[in-house]
Amino acid sequence: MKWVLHVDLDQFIAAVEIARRPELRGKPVVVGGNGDPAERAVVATASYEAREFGVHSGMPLRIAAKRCPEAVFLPSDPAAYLEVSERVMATLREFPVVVEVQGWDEAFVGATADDPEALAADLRAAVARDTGLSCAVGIGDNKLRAKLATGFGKPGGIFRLTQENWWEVMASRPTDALWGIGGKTTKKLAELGISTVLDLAGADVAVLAARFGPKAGPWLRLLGGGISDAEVSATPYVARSRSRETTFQQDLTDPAAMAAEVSTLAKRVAQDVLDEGRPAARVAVKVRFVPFMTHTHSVTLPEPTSDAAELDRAAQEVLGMFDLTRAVRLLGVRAEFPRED
DNA sequence: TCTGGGGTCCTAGGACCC
DNA sequence: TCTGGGGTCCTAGGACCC
Repeated sequence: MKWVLHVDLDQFIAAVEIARRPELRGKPVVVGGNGDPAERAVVATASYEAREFGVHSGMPLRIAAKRCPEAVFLPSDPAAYLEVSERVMATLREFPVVVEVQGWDEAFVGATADDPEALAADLRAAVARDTGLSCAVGIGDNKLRAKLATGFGKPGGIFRLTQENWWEVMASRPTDALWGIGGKTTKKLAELGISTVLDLAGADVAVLAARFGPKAGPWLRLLGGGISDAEVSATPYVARSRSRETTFQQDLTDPAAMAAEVSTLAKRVAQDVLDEGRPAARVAVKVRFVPFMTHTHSVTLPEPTSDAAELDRAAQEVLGMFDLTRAVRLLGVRAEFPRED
């Protein structure tokens, strides 16, 4: 029988840091920014001990420090996390399965198995053996259910969610328990009288389409039923865009300084584009004004290019479309590749 | 002294063409 | 002078995820 398993490493970033500094084990650890809780940055991952204090991913470091002053604050070290992640994925690929990497700390595994719990236990054991890391494994009859199942298995457990127990497990949960529904959509659904997964599964598809659009509406209803036909695919990832952005520790007010920052970002993006090995067709600039208003402008290039000077020139042109008399806290540059389809 | 960085996909309106 | 639809491209923004 065919199964989808979803492997998700427990407190991944914190776990990598603890693995190389064992004295941190059992302590509240918060990773994010450059490790200085006074700076403008957010929590990338908090260890389970830190979560006890109400610290969670996405929270400003300053707030985390207030909630848990005794926490150890560490700088983010993406290269280290990528290296460990690749070892985990290599371990998964040693099994006769299809592995679809879903980020540093998770992957879908497509497999044929008589006993998926036994396979899940084998995956967990292999990851622990090769990397010392713990993970949870969700088992499903599709990707959506496998992904949701992992949440019930955390930390370190195995959980199965299929058509069989979908209603028993999910029916009365709020709609934002579903993968793909966040706070905004939950609120809009509530305005339509839809608050639970069961409500959503039984909702009028015409009403959903009118409110959310011709694609998103029908998709939401399927989500409520736990239905998904996405295949697990090992096809190498092809980027649609590459971007770089910076939040300034001090707001920028001088347009010349903004232009210089955009130039720096554009050069970094140009290097990323060069590394991709195919030219970009479009350049966008993102500006976050004080206090927190974000706007984007963009242009289609006369023709696709990987040339740094050309991408910088385009970025400067786009920056000129903004009213730069207001203070700026973030600048970003994004290059988009031509659509293949 | 609130609110990172790097992505994806969808929607909607206007331009433009036939 | 007024008035159609349909299709595609461009652009800005929304929402979500890791």
